[in-house]
Amino acid sequence: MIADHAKESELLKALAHPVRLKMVEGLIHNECNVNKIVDKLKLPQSTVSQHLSILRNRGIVQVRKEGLKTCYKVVNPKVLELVRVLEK
Amino acid sequence: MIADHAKESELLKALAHPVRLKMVEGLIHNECNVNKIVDKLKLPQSTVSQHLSILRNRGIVQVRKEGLKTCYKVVNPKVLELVRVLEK
DNA sequence: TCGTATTATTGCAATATAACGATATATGAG
DNA sequence: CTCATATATCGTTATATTGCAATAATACGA
Repeated sequence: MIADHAKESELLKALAHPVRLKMVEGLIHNECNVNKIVDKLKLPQSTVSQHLSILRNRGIVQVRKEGLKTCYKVVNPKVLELVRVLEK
Repeated sequence: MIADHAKESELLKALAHPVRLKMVEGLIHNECNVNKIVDKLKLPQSTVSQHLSILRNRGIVQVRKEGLKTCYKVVNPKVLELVRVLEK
């Protein structure tokens, strides 16, 4: 039984947006900096950055600075599993 | 790769609410009518009914009428898996 | 230091979701 | 048919999320 449904639903809520889900799916397979994501998704930089901040705050993605670039990738093992289930 | 992120995120959005997640978790193990759920969750009947309607519309739960009672249970196999992952 | 590239944050406006009382609908008993 | 029970839907208010331009912060190179 899930103890804290609030916590679990926070995780799901972070994933329950088409843009963020697409981001997460991409960041599972390829680490990526913000501008690349902006180009790929064709969304304003501020919008992309905000979605990334939500994923960061939920512990879904991890950040690595490389000079000016900020590289994101998915680290949360539960998220890896959830996306794998969704992809089926 | 997920083709239709909209569809997948709709499913996640339906689950990404603490009350609905709790409902779904319960309805995986025990089929249950509306009033029982109302008693268990201590929420107004209209609130429970609305959450159930969201779960119904997303194909997450199935309905079975038994006299006056309406019994719900989880049928979506993807949901079963998602919740299993979440519970770990 | 100045300029530039990269990313984060802020500040609304628009839209969506949630909660719940009131009301409607449906079903079975008598 | 009428009544009671069980559930669904409606109407409204409150709250949360989204999108994005504008702006700020950060880090590197010349």
